[in-house]
Amino acid sequence: MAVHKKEAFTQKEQDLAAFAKALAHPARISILKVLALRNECICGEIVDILPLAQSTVSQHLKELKQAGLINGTVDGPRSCYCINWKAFEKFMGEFSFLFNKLKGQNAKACC
Amino acid sequence: MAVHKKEAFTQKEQDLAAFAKALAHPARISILKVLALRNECICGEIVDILPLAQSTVSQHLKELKQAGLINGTVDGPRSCYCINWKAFEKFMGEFSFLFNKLKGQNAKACC
DNA sequence: TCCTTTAATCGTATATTTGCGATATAAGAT
DNA sequence: ATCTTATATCGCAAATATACGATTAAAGGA
Repeated sequence: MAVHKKEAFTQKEQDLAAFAKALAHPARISILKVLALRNECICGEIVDILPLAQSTVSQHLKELKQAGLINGTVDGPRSCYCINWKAFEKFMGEFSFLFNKLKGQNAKACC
Repeated sequence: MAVHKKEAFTQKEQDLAAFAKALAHPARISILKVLALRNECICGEIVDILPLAQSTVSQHLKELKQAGLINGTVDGPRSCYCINWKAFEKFMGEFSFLFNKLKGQNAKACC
């Protein structure tokens, strides 16, 4: 039974969850770190660095791209990826807003 | 063919990914919002608010607790939950550190 | 003691994620 | 035209996640 009931939540909740999901795998965290460290965009270097098969890395890149966290352009026979800082900041900002604001209201936790 | 290769990444990458995973569902975002809004800890009120069955909510609470994002104490026949702000800040801080720092180094994206 | 309330856990069905090899695609080089 | 390189995509197997009803457990009240 059970199918996912994501639609039953607000759009903002779904968006934040989708952003978190894109970060919810160490391989994707690792990819973002690599992309951020090199100013120039990387393609298959990531495959050499990560302990995963080429097809798997490609899949993770696809997910990050679909989540809007990275941009990718085809450059001849290779692909160039880089972090979409704008989207990244937007989501980090929303998280901070949501929880810092709430935290400000409540001084302490009760348990 | 392996199955999850999470162990192949650094502990920090795994920790950040685990934190993100705990947030990677709208129901859990929603639960955190409810907990944050009420200073007093809530138990089954969450069940009334969320569009999910009691057992499902209980399961999401368990995941949040295992991730360390919330605390829970048994209070007679009911359970009291609240946000673990300390853990929350720790992870948010690490994310900000990682990506703000990296962003500071690189002025622009290339694609 | 028995009943009610509250919440955790079990069992189960289905959906999604993760990972890899194999194959397809696209463009430059020979 | 053919070969090589770099990536994306397909197909599949295994692991996880999501959801729910049923059951269990724990404590207060009748």
